[in-house]
Amino acid sequence: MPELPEVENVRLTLKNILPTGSRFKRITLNRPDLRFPFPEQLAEKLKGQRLLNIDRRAKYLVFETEKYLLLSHLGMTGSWRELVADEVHDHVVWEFESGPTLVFNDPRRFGFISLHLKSETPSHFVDLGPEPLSSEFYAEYLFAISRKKNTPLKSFLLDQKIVAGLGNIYVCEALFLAGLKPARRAQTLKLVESERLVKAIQNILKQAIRAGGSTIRDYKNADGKSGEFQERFRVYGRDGEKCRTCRKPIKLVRQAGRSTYWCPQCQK
DNA sequence: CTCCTATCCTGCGAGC
DNA sequence: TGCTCGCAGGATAGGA
Repeated sequence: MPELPEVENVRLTLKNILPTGSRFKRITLNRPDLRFPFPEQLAEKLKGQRLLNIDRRAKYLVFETEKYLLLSHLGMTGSWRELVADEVHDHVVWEFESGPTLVFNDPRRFGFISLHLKSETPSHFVDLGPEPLSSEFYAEYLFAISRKKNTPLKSFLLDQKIVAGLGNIYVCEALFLAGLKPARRAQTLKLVESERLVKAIQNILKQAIRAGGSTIRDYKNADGKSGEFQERFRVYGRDGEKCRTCRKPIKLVRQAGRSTYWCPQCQK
């Protein structure tokens, strides 16, 4: 479900809901696992810990307590919300000594939770590429790393080791904005195109964050609100419809098992 | 190495 | 209407 802009909105809304310093009182796990088994003794370890901050790296939410970093990946359909009433697929419930109760709901269970001591780098972060909105992500970096990659630009940008946080929607949208064909081999990228691509990625992500993310079907942030960026899609989900720039039809192709939407007229 | 395919799981819309 | 099929915002282990 969620790519960087959606996870960022979940983070921001969770921070609004939960007072800083909230202390975990009771952790309830309604099944033994999600994508992976829950960490050993998760409930016992979290109990009594203060929640100091909620951060984000790539598509991971990072809950920082006094002792731990708890990573929450939302997979395709994971969501956090304030508990009002029980719902199907509520798998994790967090009660605090004061304040609201949080619930993690995930129908497909592709999401997961992992727990790490703060002194250690979470294994999930070791191979991640730079944050696309940071100073670590720039044209020369992308250009250099693309030199030996024969893979299509679409797969190249979906690879979290290249740049972290992009998913199917924002890769399609960024390639359109950059005027680059998704099937182009990464190693054919020119430096000026790499510059355009970096700017397009950053532009799209910033716009999407500001719009509250994109809701295709069921994404909601922790306030229960849907995103609005889907109304501004140029290509994603628009196959057969007219390109908003050139009026020619948007095409749908399948690349590495994923749908790619693009405009053959505008993207070269 | 490098790249692609299949797989995990549930829900929903298209098409018959 | 009801059924089956294919596909969905992700990540990754395996195979070619």
